[in-house]
Amino acid sequence: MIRAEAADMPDDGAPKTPDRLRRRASRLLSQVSVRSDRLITEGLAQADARKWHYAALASLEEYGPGSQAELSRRTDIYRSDMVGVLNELAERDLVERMPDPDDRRRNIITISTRGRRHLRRLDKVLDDLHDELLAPLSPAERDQFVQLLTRLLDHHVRVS
Amino acid sequence: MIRAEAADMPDDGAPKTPDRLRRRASRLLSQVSVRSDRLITEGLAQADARKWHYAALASLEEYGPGSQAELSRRTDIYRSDMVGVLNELAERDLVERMPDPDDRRRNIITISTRGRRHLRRLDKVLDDLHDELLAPLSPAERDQFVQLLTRLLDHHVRVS
DNA sequence: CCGTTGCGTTAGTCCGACTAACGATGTACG
DNA sequence: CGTACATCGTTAGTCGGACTAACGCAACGG
Repeated sequence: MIRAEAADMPDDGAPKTPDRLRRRASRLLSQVSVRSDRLITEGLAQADARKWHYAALASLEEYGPGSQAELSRRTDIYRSDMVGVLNELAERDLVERMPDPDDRRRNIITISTRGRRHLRRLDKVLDDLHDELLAPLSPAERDQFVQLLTRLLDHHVRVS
Repeated sequence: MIRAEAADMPDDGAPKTPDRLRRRASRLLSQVSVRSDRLITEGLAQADARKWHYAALASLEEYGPGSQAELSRRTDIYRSDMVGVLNELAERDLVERMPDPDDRRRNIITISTRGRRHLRRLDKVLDDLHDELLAPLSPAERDQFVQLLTRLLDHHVRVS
């Protein structure tokens, strides 16, 4: 059987697959990402939070206290921005900043009890938001989606 | 069988799933998207092009000539930015801008022969870049990935 | 005819990612 | 020891992309 070419298109070397714009993974990725970001940002705003807050708090709870620079590495927030994020968190008494006695260049950041409580709230909020984000996918598909993204990310982190 | 909890974690209400930061679809999405964007942007730069150029040209070839506003809608480039993009394309003679006789508010944008040639080049460049972007995935997985993204996008476009 | 809408264009805002440089401190090594 | 270099937290500032506001003009609908 002969491979079908779009019949209504003059064969001037035009693409074999129509809709290339819509199918380009890079474009899909960026468009979905923008929407995802808006959803999350707006959702978190209603809880007086920002995504960086969640990242910092979650990192503190999961991997324990750390210096600002270390937190920065864990969360991929630039250390110059981390200052502001931690200011916001400290203002709300969600974290504690104290000088490291063993290295006076460092601050040790610790999550507070309020911080843990807040984090728990944010986790719920995010669960709901992700439910909305991934609404059209079945549980299995969601897993697959996360898996594919993870593999892509790992690959590109290694390569960089 | 009893549901396993992470054994090394005191049960202070901590999340049942560790690594939540890394597994959050929204975070994965944004991180992969950033990397994808960098890859594409840098790759296209080597061909003296930007992603908007590709979007505009591809839209012109696939759906035919159109006004700037229409192009804007097709490609999701803001009409205020479209001006600049079309300037860049017109400078390079990839596109022709002419007044619409039927509606003097409009410009009709047409892709030129050079434009088609350029587009073909960009398509090749992008094919290679996507190969790099999706390197860790098998062909079937790439399709699935695109499919999942498409469904997500469609859903959120409808809802908005 | 007039109010509304859509057009192309300019200018400018906003925000997030990222860089540069700082003083203070720590580390390695001759 | 001393001295070169690296790392820390912080401030300031750049850059680019997404988005808004407003404009003069033209078309449309009642």
